Amino acid sequence: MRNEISASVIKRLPRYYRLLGELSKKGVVKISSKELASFLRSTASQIRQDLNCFGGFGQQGYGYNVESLRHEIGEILGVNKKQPAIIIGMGNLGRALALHIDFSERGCELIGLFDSSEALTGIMVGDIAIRNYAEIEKFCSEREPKVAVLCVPKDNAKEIADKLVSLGIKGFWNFSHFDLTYMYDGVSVENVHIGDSLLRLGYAMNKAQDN
Amino acid sequence: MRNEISASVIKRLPRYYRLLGELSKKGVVKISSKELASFLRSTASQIRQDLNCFGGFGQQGYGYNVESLRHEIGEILGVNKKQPAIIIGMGNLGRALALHIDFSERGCELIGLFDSSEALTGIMVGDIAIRNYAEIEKFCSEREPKVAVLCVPKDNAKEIADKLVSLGIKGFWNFSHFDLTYMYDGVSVENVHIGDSLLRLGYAMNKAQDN
DNA sequence: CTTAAGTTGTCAAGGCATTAACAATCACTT
DNA sequence: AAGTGATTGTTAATGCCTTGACAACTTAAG
Repeated sequence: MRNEISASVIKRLPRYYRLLGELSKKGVVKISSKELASFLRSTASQIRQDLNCFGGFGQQGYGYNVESLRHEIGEILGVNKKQPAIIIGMGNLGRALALHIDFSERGCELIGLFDSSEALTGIMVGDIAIRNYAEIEKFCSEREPKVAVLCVPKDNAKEIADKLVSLGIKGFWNFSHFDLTYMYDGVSVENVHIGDSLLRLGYAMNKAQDN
Repeated sequence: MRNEISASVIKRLPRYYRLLGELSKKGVVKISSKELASFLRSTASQIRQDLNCFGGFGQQGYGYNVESLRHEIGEILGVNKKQPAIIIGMGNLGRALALHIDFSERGCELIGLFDSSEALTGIMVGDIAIRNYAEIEKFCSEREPKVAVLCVPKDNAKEIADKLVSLGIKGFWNFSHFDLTYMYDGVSVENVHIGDSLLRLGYAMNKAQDN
Protein backbone atom coordinates (compact mmCIF):
# COMPACT_ATOMS: atom_id res chain seq x y z
CA MET A 1 0.00 0.00 0.00
CA ARG A 2 1.30 3.40 -0.92
CA ASN A 3 1.68 6.34 1.41
CA GLU A 4 -1.53 7.94 2.60
CA ILE A 5 -2.52 10.75 0.26
CA SER A 6 -4.42 13.65 1.78
CA ALA A 7 -7.96 14.41 0.72
CA SER A 8 -6.90 17.91 -0.33
CA VAL A 9 -4.68 16.43 -3.01
CA ILE A 10 -7.30 13.97 -4.27
CA LYS A 11 -9.83 16.79 -4.51
CA ARG A 12 -7.60 18.56 -7.02
CA LEU A 13 -6.73 15.61 -9.24
CA PRO A 14 -9.94 15.63 -11.31
CA ARG A 15 -9.34 19.27 -12.13
CA TYR A 16 -5.80 18.53 -13.28
CA TYR A 17 -7.12 15.65 -15.31
CA ARG A 18 -9.71 17.81 -17.05
CA LEU A 19 -7.21 20.53 -17.89
CA LEU A 20 -4.67 18.05 -19.25
CA GLY A 21 -7.37 16.53 -21.41
CA GLU A 22 -8.12 19.91 -22.95
CA LEU A 23 -4.46 20.70 -23.49
CA SER A 24 -3.89 17.32 -25.06
CA LYS A 25 -6.82 17.87 -27.39
CA LYS A 26 -5.33 21.20 -28.42
CA GLY A 27 -2.09 19.44 -29.30
CA VAL A 28 0.01 20.83 -26.45
CA VAL A 29 2.88 18.39 -25.89
CA LYS A 30 4.77 19.68 -22.87
CA ILE A 31 3.90 21.95 -20.00
CA SER A 32 5.61 23.32 -16.91
CA SER A 33 4.18 23.44 -13.42
CA LYS A 34 4.29 27.22 -13.74
CA GLU A 35 2.06 27.19 -16.80
CA LEU A 36 -0.31 24.68 -15.20
CA ALA A 37 -0.51 26.93 -12.17
CA SER A 38 -1.47 29.95 -14.23
CA PHE A 39 -4.26 27.98 -15.92
CA LEU A 40 -5.55 26.70 -12.61
CA ARG A 41 -4.98 29.87 -10.61
CA SER A 42 -2.83 27.83 -8.28
CA THR A 43 0.89 27.81 -7.50
CA ALA A 44 3.61 25.89 -9.27
CA SER A 45 4.77 24.65 -5.90
CA GLN A 46 1.44 23.09 -5.07
CA ILE A 47 1.16 21.33 -8.39
CA ARG A 48 4.65 19.87 -8.13
CA GLN A 49 3.95 18.79 -4.57
CA ASP A 50 0.63 17.20 -5.52
CA LEU A 51 2.07 15.27 -8.44
CA ASN A 52 5.01 14.07 -6.41
CA CYS A 53 2.69 12.27 -4.03
CA PHE A 54 2.40 9.68 -6.77
CA GLY A 55 5.89 9.76 -8.23
CA GLY A 56 8.13 11.87 -10.42
CA PHE A 57 6.13 12.36 -13.56
CA GLY A 58 8.15 15.33 -14.76
CA GLN A 59 11.63 15.90 -16.07
CA GLN A 60 13.90 18.51 -14.58
CA GLY A 61 14.71 21.30 -16.99
CA TYR A 62 11.91 20.22 -19.32
CA GLY A 63 8.55 20.01 -17.58
CA TYR A 64 5.77 17.47 -17.91
CA ASN A 65 4.63 15.63 -20.98
CA VAL A 66 0.94 16.50 -21.23
CA GLU A 67 -0.35 13.21 -22.57
CA SER A 68 1.68 10.99 -20.30
CA LEU A 69 0.84 13.05 -17.23
CA ARG A 70 -2.81 12.85 -18.18
CA HIS A 71 -2.49 9.11 -18.52
CA GLU A 72 -0.82 8.76 -15.13
CA ILE A 73 -3.48 10.79 -13.34
CA GLY A 74 -6.11 8.81 -15.21
CA GLU A 75 -4.61 5.61 -13.85
CA ILE A 76 -4.66 7.00 -10.31
CA LEU A 77 -8.32 7.94 -10.68
CA GLY A 78 -9.12 4.65 -12.38
CA VAL A 79 -10.73 6.14 -15.49
CA ASN A 80 -9.74 3.11 -17.53
CA LYS A 81 -11.63 0.71 -15.35
CA LYS A 82 -15.10 -0.31 -16.41
CA GLN A 83 -16.83 -0.58 -13.05
CA PRO A 84 -20.36 -1.72 -13.77
CA ALA A 85 -22.75 0.90 -12.37
CA ILE A 86 -26.47 1.16 -11.73
CA ILE A 87 -28.75 4.08 -10.89
CA ILE A 88 -31.39 3.64 -8.23
CA GLY A 89 -34.28 6.10 -8.45
CA MET A 90 -35.22 7.43 -11.88
CA GLY A 91 -36.82 10.73 -10.96
CA ASN A 92 -35.62 13.94 -12.57
CA LEU A 93 -32.19 13.66 -11.03
CA GLY A 94 -31.64 10.00 -11.89
CA ARG A 95 -32.74 10.60 -15.45
CA ALA A 96 -30.51 13.64 -15.79
CA LEU A 97 -27.49 11.76 -14.50
CA ALA A 98 -28.20 8.83 -16.82
CA LEU A 99 -28.33 11.13 -19.81
CA HIS A 100 -25.86 13.84 -18.86
CA ILE A 101 -22.95 12.08 -17.19
CA ASP A 102 -20.40 10.33 -19.34
CA PHE A 103 -19.82 7.34 -17.09
CA SER A 104 -17.38 5.67 -19.44
CA GLU A 105 -15.03 8.64 -19.24
CA ARG A 106 -14.98 8.23 -15.47
CA GLY A 107 -14.17 4.57 -15.08
CA CYS A 108 -17.73 3.31 -15.00
CA GLU A 109 -20.11 1.55 -17.35
CA LEU A 110 -23.79 2.22 -16.80
CA ILE A 111 -25.56 -1.13 -17.05
CA GLY A 112 -28.85 -0.71 -15.23
CA LEU A 113 -31.55 1.74 -14.15
CA PHE A 114 -34.00 0.98 -11.35
CA ASP A 115 -37.10 2.56 -9.88
CA SER A 116 -39.75 1.23 -7.55
CA SER A 117 -42.59 2.87 -9.49
CA GLU A 118 -44.21 0.41 -11.87
CA ALA A 119 -45.30 3.29 -14.08
CA LEU A 120 -41.66 3.77 -15.11
CA THR A 121 -40.83 0.12 -15.77
CA GLY A 122 -39.75 -0.44 -19.35
CA ILE A 123 -39.30 3.22 -20.21
CA MET A 124 -36.10 3.87 -22.11
CA VAL A 125 -33.64 6.44 -20.82
CA GLY A 126 -30.87 6.82 -23.35
CA ASP A 127 -30.37 3.27 -24.52
CA ILE A 128 -31.24 1.54 -21.24
CA ALA A 129 -34.69 0.45 -20.09
CA ILE A 130 -35.79 1.16 -16.55
CA ARG A 131 -36.23 -2.00 -14.48
CA ASN A 132 -38.43 -2.41 -11.47
CA TYR A 133 -36.57 -2.30 -8.20
CA ALA A 134 -38.05 -5.70 -7.34
CA GLU A 135 -35.63 -7.22 -9.87
CA ILE A 136 -32.56 -5.84 -8.14
CA GLU A 137 -31.43 -9.08 -6.52
CA LYS A 138 -31.65 -11.13 -9.68
CA PHE A 139 -29.90 -8.40 -11.65
CA CYS A 140 -27.06 -8.07 -9.17
CA SER A 141 -26.41 -11.78 -9.00
CA GLU A 142 -26.26 -11.94 -12.80
CA ARG A 143 -24.42 -8.73 -13.69
CA GLU A 144 -22.53 -7.93 -10.48
CA PRO A 145 -22.61 -4.11 -10.52
CA LYS A 146 -20.02 -2.47 -8.27
CA VAL A 147 -21.17 1.17 -8.21
CA ALA A 148 -24.62 2.41 -7.23
CA VAL A 149 -25.83 5.94 -7.93
CA LEU A 150 -28.38 6.68 -5.23
CA CYS A 151 -31.13 9.09 -6.29
CA VAL A 152 -33.74 8.03 -3.80
CA PRO A 153 -35.56 9.94 -1.03
CA LYS A 154 -33.70 10.35 2.22
CA ASP A 155 -36.04 8.06 4.14
CA ASN A 156 -35.45 5.06 1.89
CA ALA A 157 -31.74 5.57 1.45
CA LYS A 158 -30.39 3.52 4.34
CA GLU A 159 -32.56 0.48 3.71
CA ILE A 160 -31.70 0.47 0.00
CA ALA A 161 -28.01 1.00 0.67
CA ASP A 162 -27.97 -1.88 3.17
CA LYS A 163 -29.47 -4.19 0.60
CA LEU A 164 -27.13 -3.05 -2.17
CA VAL A 165 -24.10 -3.65 0.03
CA SER A 166 -25.35 -7.16 0.72
CA LEU A 167 -25.64 -7.61 -3.05
CA GLY A 168 -22.00 -6.68 -3.63
CA ILE A 169 -21.98 -2.92 -4.27
CA LYS A 170 -18.57 -1.45 -3.42
CA GLY A 171 -19.13 2.26 -4.06
CA PHE A 172 -21.99 4.71 -3.66
CA TRP A 173 -22.35 7.94 -5.55
CA ASN A 174 -24.90 9.24 -3.13
CA PHE A 175 -27.28 12.04 -4.10
CA SER A 176 -29.78 11.22 -1.38
CA HIS A 177 -29.60 13.46 1.64
CA PHE A 178 -28.80 10.61 3.95
CA ASP A 179 -25.14 10.50 4.91
CA LEU A 180 -23.77 7.03 4.18
CA THR A 181 -20.15 7.84 5.03
CA TYR A 182 -18.41 5.44 7.42
CA MET A 183 -21.41 3.13 7.37
CA TYR A 184 -19.89 0.07 5.70
CA ASP A 185 -16.44 -1.51 5.76
CA GLY A 186 -14.67 -1.64 2.44
CA VAL A 187 -17.40 0.35 0.72
CA SER A 188 -16.56 3.82 -0.60
CA VAL A 189 -19.01 6.70 -0.54
CA GLU A 190 -19.13 10.09 -2.23
CA ASN A 191 -21.98 12.22 -0.96
CA VAL A 192 -23.16 14.96 -3.31
CA HIS A 193 -25.32 17.89 -2.26
CA ILE A 194 -25.74 20.04 -5.32
CA GLY A 195 -28.00 22.51 -3.54
CA ASP A 196 -25.34 23.37 -0.98
CA SER A 197 -23.32 25.23 -3.55
CA LEU A 198 -26.34 27.37 -4.42
CA LEU A 199 -26.53 28.32 -0.75
CA ARG A 200 -22.85 29.26 -0.80
CA LEU A 201 -23.50 31.39 -3.86
CA GLY A 202 -26.22 33.16 -1.89
CA TYR A 203 -23.78 33.86 0.91
CA ALA A 204 -21.18 35.19 -1.52
CA MET A 205 -23.71 37.48 -3.20
CA ASN A 206 -24.91 38.86 0.12
CA LYS A 207 -21.35 39.59 1.15
CA ALA A 208 -20.49 41.19 -2.19
CA GLN A 209 -23.51 43.45 -1.82
CA ASP A 210 -22.48 44.51 1.69
CA ASN A 211 -19.13 45.82 0.50
CA MET B 1 -18.25 44.79 6.89
CA ARG B 2 -17.82 41.89 9.24
CA ASN B 3 -14.60 40.00 9.80
CA GLU B 4 -13.46 37.85 6.93
CA ILE B 5 -14.89 34.34 7.30
CA SER B 6 -12.82 31.50 5.93
CA ALA B 7 -14.09 29.40 3.06
CA SER B 8 -13.80 26.28 5.22
CA VAL B 9 -16.43 27.63 7.56
CA ILE B 10 -18.79 28.69 4.77
CA LYS B 11 -18.49 25.27 3.20
CA ARG B 12 -19.93 23.70 6.34
CA LEU B 13 -22.83 26.09 6.92
CA PRO B 14 -25.25 24.49 4.43
CA ARG B 15 -24.76 21.15 6.15
CA TYR B 16 -25.54 22.67 9.53
CA TYR B 17 -28.57 24.34 8.03
CA ARG B 18 -29.89 21.08 6.59
CA LEU B 19 -29.42 19.20 9.84
CA LEU B 20 -31.10 21.91 11.88
CA GLY B 21 -34.01 21.84 9.46
CA GLU B 22 -34.50 18.13 10.02
CA LEU B 23 -34.18 18.45 13.77
CA SER B 24 -36.65 21.30 13.78
CA LYS B 25 -39.09 19.25 11.74
CA LYS B 26 -38.76 16.42 14.26
CA GLY B 27 -39.67 18.84 17.02
CA VAL B 28 -36.25 19.00 18.67
CA VAL B 29 -36.08 22.28 20.58
CA LYS B 30 -32.56 22.51 21.97
CA ILE B 31 -29.28 20.90 21.05
CA SER B 32 -25.69 21.04 22.27
CA SER B 33 -22.60 21.39 20.15
CA LYS B 34 -21.67 17.90 21.31
CA GLU B 35 -24.88 16.41 19.95
CA LEU B 36 -24.56 18.36 16.71
CA ALA B 37 -21.02 17.04 16.37
CA SER B 38 -22.12 13.45 16.76
CA PHE B 39 -24.74 13.88 14.04
CA LEU B 40 -22.26 15.52 11.72
CA ARG B 41 -19.31 13.32 12.60
CA SER B 42 -17.45 16.48 13.52
CA THR B 43 -16.17 17.89 16.82
CA ALA B 44 -18.05 20.05 19.28
CA SER B 45 -15.12 22.43 19.24
CA GLN B 46 -15.33 23.00 15.52
CA ILE B 47 -19.04 23.65 15.60
CA ARG B 48 -18.76 26.17 18.40
CA GLN B 49 -15.87 27.86 16.63
CA ASP B 50 -17.75 28.01 13.34
CA LEU B 51 -20.90 29.46 14.87
CA ASN B 52 -18.96 32.03 16.83
CA CYS B 53 -17.64 33.55 13.63
CA PHE B 54 -21.08 35.09 13.33
CA GLY B 55 -21.93 35.76 16.96
CA GLY B 56 -22.97 33.98 20.13
CA PHE B 57 -26.04 32.04 19.13
CA GLY B 58 -25.90 29.69 22.09
CA GLN B 59 -26.48 29.93 25.75
CA GLN B 60 -23.93 28.66 28.24
CA GLY B 61 -25.15 25.75 30.30
CA TYR B 62 -28.06 25.20 27.94
CA GLY B 63 -26.96 24.79 24.33
CA TYR B 64 -28.50 26.14 21.15
CA ASN B 65 -32.14 26.66 20.33
CA VAL B 66 -32.63 24.61 17.17
CA GLU B 67 -35.13 26.83 15.43
CA SER B 68 -33.43 30.11 16.20
CA LEU B 69 -30.01 28.77 15.23
CA ARG B 70 -31.51 27.53 11.99
CA HIS B 71 -33.00 30.93 11.40
CA GLU B 72 -29.69 32.69 12.05
CA ILE B 73 -27.75 30.46 9.67
CA GLY B 74 -30.52 30.91 7.15
CA GLU B 75 -30.06 34.67 7.39
CA ILE B 76 -26.32 34.31 6.85
CA LEU B 77 -26.91 32.17 3.77
CA GLY B 78 -29.67 34.46 2.57
CA VAL B 79 -32.35 31.78 2.21
CA ASN B 80 -35.08 34.30 2.82
CA LYS B 81 -34.10 36.44 -0.11
CA LYS B 82 -35.92 35.95 -3.36
CA GLN B 83 -33.13 36.52 -5.84
CA PRO B 84 -34.70 36.21 -9.29
CA ALA B 85 -32.90 33.43 -11.15
CA ILE B 86 -32.76 32.15 -14.71
CA ILE B 87 -31.40 28.99 -16.28
CA ILE B 88 -29.43 29.23 -19.50
CA GLY B 89 -29.28 26.00 -21.48
CA MET B 90 -32.19 23.57 -21.20
CA GLY B 91 -30.51 20.30 -22.05
CA ASN B 92 -30.81 17.37 -19.69
CA LEU B 93 -28.95 19.12 -16.94
CA GLY B 94 -30.84 22.40 -17.19
CA ARG B 95 -34.14 20.56 -17.19
CA ALA B 96 -33.14 18.43 -14.22
CA LEU B 97 -32.10 21.47 -12.20
CA ALA B 98 -35.32 23.29 -13.09
CA LEU B 99 -37.38 20.36 -11.88
CA HIS B 100 -35.28 18.95 -9.10
CA ILE B 101 -33.84 21.93 -7.23
CA ASP B 102 -36.04 23.80 -4.80
CA PHE B 103 -34.81 27.30 -5.58
CA SER B 104 -37.17 29.00 -3.19
CA GLU B 105 -35.67 27.10 -0.25
CA ARG B 106 -32.29 28.48 -1.21
CA GLY B 107 -32.96 32.17 -1.53
CA CYS B 108 -33.84 32.19 -5.21
CA GLU B 109 -36.95 32.39 -7.32
CA LEU B 110 -36.77 30.73 -10.71
CA ILE B 111 -38.35 33.13 -13.18
CA GLY B 112 -37.00 32.16 -16.59
CA LEU B 113 -35.61 29.34 -18.73
CA PHE B 114 -33.60 29.99 -21.88
CA ASP B 115 -32.19 27.92 -24.70
CA SER B 116 -30.83 28.89 -28.09
CA SER B 117 -32.54 25.98 -29.84
CA GLU B 118 -35.82 27.06 -31.44
CA ALA B 119 -37.12 23.51 -31.16
CA LEU B 120 -37.37 23.98 -27.40
CA THR B 121 -39.04 27.40 -27.42
CA GLY B 122 -42.39 27.32 -25.69
CA ILE B 123 -41.97 23.90 -24.12
CA MET B 124 -43.05 23.84 -20.49
CA VAL B 125 -40.65 22.65 -17.82
CA GLY B 126 -42.49 22.52 -14.54
CA ASP B 127 -44.64 25.62 -14.74
CA ILE B 128 -42.26 27.77 -16.78
CA ALA B 129 -42.06 27.93 -20.56
CA ILE B 130 -38.67 27.86 -22.26
CA ARG B 131 -37.83 31.15 -23.99
CA ASN B 132 -35.49 31.60 -26.89
CA TYR B 133 -32.10 32.97 -25.91
CA ALA B 134 -32.63 35.80 -28.39
CA GLU B 135 -35.12 37.29 -25.94
CA ILE B 136 -32.61 37.49 -23.12
CA GLU B 137 -31.96 41.24 -23.29
CA LYS B 138 -35.61 42.19 -23.27
CA PHE B 139 -36.31 39.75 -20.45
CA CYS B 140 -33.44 41.02 -18.30
CA SER B 141 -34.40 44.67 -18.72
CA GLU B 142 -37.97 43.85 -17.70
CA ARG B 143 -37.48 41.27 -14.93
CA GLU B 144 -33.95 42.02 -13.73
CA PRO B 145 -32.76 38.52 -12.79
CA LYS B 146 -29.74 38.45 -10.48
CA VAL B 147 -28.69 34.80 -10.60
CA ALA B 148 -27.88 32.80 -13.74
CA VAL B 149 -27.59 29.03 -13.77
CA LEU B 150 -25.20 28.23 -16.61
CA CYS B 151 -25.83 24.88 -18.27
CA VAL B 152 -24.23 25.65 -21.61
CA PRO B 153 -21.30 24.03 -23.45
CA LYS B 154 -17.84 25.13 -22.39
CA ASP B 155 -17.15 26.94 -25.65
CA ASN B 156 -20.13 29.28 -25.35
CA ALA B 157 -19.83 29.92 -21.64
CA LYS B 158 -17.59 32.97 -21.60
CA GLU B 159 -19.47 34.85 -24.29
CA ILE B 160 -22.81 34.18 -22.61
CA ALA B 161 -21.47 35.07 -19.18
CA ASP B 162 -20.07 38.36 -20.49
CA LYS B 163 -23.44 39.29 -21.89
CA LEU B 164 -25.32 38.29 -18.74
CA VAL B 165 -22.99 40.40 -16.59
CA SER B 166 -23.66 43.36 -18.84
CA LEU B 167 -27.37 42.69 -18.32
CA GLY B 168 -27.08 42.87 -14.55
CA ILE B 169 -26.46 39.29 -13.39
CA LYS B 170 -24.67 39.27 -10.02
CA GLY B 171 -24.13 35.56 -9.42
CA PHE B 172 -23.40 32.51 -11.53
CA TRP B 173 -24.20 28.95 -10.56
CA ASN B 174 -21.90 27.58 -13.20
CA PHE B 175 -22.25 24.00 -14.44
CA SER B 176 -20.34 24.66 -17.67
CA HIS B 177 -16.77 23.46 -17.60
CA PHE B 178 -15.42 26.93 -18.18
CA ASP B 179 -14.00 28.48 -15.03
CA LEU B 180 -15.60 31.88 -14.47
CA THR B 181 -14.01 32.54 -11.09
CA TYR B 182 -12.28 35.92 -10.69
CA MET B 183 -13.54 37.06 -14.07
CA TYR B 184 -15.84 39.88 -13.05
CA ASP B 185 -15.80 42.43 -10.28
CA GLY B 186 -18.67 42.26 -7.83
CA VAL B 187 -20.03 39.10 -9.44
CA SER B 188 -20.03 35.88 -7.44
CA VAL B 189 -19.41 32.49 -8.97
CA GLU B 190 -19.91 28.91 -7.79
CA ASN B 191 -18.46 26.39 -10.19
CA VAL B 192 -19.95 22.91 -10.00
CA HIS B 193 -18.34 19.84 -11.49
CA ILE B 194 -20.56 16.92 -10.60
CA GLY B 195 -18.43 14.43 -12.49
CA ASP B 196 -15.37 15.19 -10.38
CA SER B 197 -16.87 13.47 -7.39
CA LEU B 198 -17.44 10.31 -9.45
CA LEU B 199 -13.74 10.35 -10.26
CA ARG B 200 -12.93 10.68 -6.57
CA LEU B 201 -15.20 7.72 -5.88
CA GLY B 202 -13.18 5.76 -8.42
CA TYR B 203 -9.97 6.65 -6.62
CA ALA B 204 -11.43 5.64 -3.27
CA MET B 205 -12.64 2.31 -4.63
CA ASN B 206 -9.25 1.55 -6.18
CA LYS B 207 -7.54 2.31 -2.91
CA ALA B 208 -10.01 0.25 -0.87
CA GLN B 209 -9.39 -2.69 -3.18
CA ASP B 210 -5.61 -2.38 -2.77
CA ASN B 211 -5.80 -2.76 1.00
C1' DC C 1 32.86 21.19 -24.33
C1' DT C 2 31.18 24.70 -21.49
C1' DT C 3 27.93 27.79 -19.99
C1' DA C 4 23.39 29.76 -19.31
C1' DA C 5 18.52 29.37 -18.74
C1' DG C 6 14.84 26.74 -17.25
C1' DT C 7 12.44 23.22 -14.50
C1' DT C 8 11.66 19.53 -11.34
C1' DG C 9 11.90 17.09 -6.76
C1' DT C 10 12.18 17.98 -2.09
C1' DC C 11 12.98 19.98 2.29
C1' DA C 12 11.96 23.75 5.35
C1' DA C 13 9.13 27.70 6.78
C1' DG C 14 4.94 29.89 7.25
C1' DG C 15 0.14 30.19 7.62
C1' DC C 16 -4.28 28.45 8.29
C1' DA C 17 -7.62 25.19 10.17
C1' DT C 18 -8.77 22.05 13.68
C1' DT C 19 -8.68 20.42 18.23
C1' DA C 20 -8.06 20.89 23.10
C1' DA C 21 -8.71 23.23 27.36
C1' DC C 22 -10.81 26.21 30.65
C1' DA C 23 -13.15 30.17 32.75
C1' DA C 24 -17.65 32.20 32.61
C1' DT C 25 -22.28 31.38 32.62
C1' DC C 26 -26.71 29.16 32.94
C1' DA C 27 -30.41 25.73 34.20
C1' DC C 28 -32.04 22.65 37.33
C1' DT C 29 -32.57 20.41 41.74
C1' DT C 30 -32.96 20.36 46.45
C1' DA D 1 -31.49 30.38 47.62
C1' DA D 2 -27.50 27.87 46.99
C1' DG D 3 -25.04 24.23 44.94
C1' DT D 4 -24.19 21.04 41.12
C1' DG D 5 -23.64 19.68 36.52
C1' DA D 6 -23.69 21.09 31.92
C1' DT D 7 -22.47 23.98 28.08
C1' DT D 8 -20.86 27.91 25.74
C1' DG D 9 -17.36 31.49 24.17
C1' DT D 10 -12.68 32.00 23.70
C1' DT D 11 -7.85 31.45 23.94
C1' DA D 12 -3.98 28.45 23.29
C1' DA D 13 -1.84 24.40 21.18
C1' DT D 14 -1.54 21.24 17.74
C1' DG D 15 -1.36 19.57 13.22
C1' DC D 16 -1.93 19.88 8.42
C1' DC D 17 -1.69 22.26 4.07
C1' DT D 18 0.41 25.57 1.25
C1' DT D 19 4.12 28.28 -0.14
C1' DG D 20 8.94 29.38 -0.59
C1' DA D 21 13.59 28.15 -1.58
C1' DC D 22 17.29 25.65 -3.54
C1' DA D 23 20.11 21.80 -5.21
C1' DA D 24 20.04 18.57 -8.95
C1' DC D 25 19.28 17.99 -13.39
C1' DT D 26 18.13 18.83 -18.51
C1' DT D 27 18.20 21.22 -22.66
C1' DA D 28 20.00 24.37 -25.83
C1' DA D 29 23.25 27.57 -27.46
C1' DG D 30 27.80 29.39 -28.07
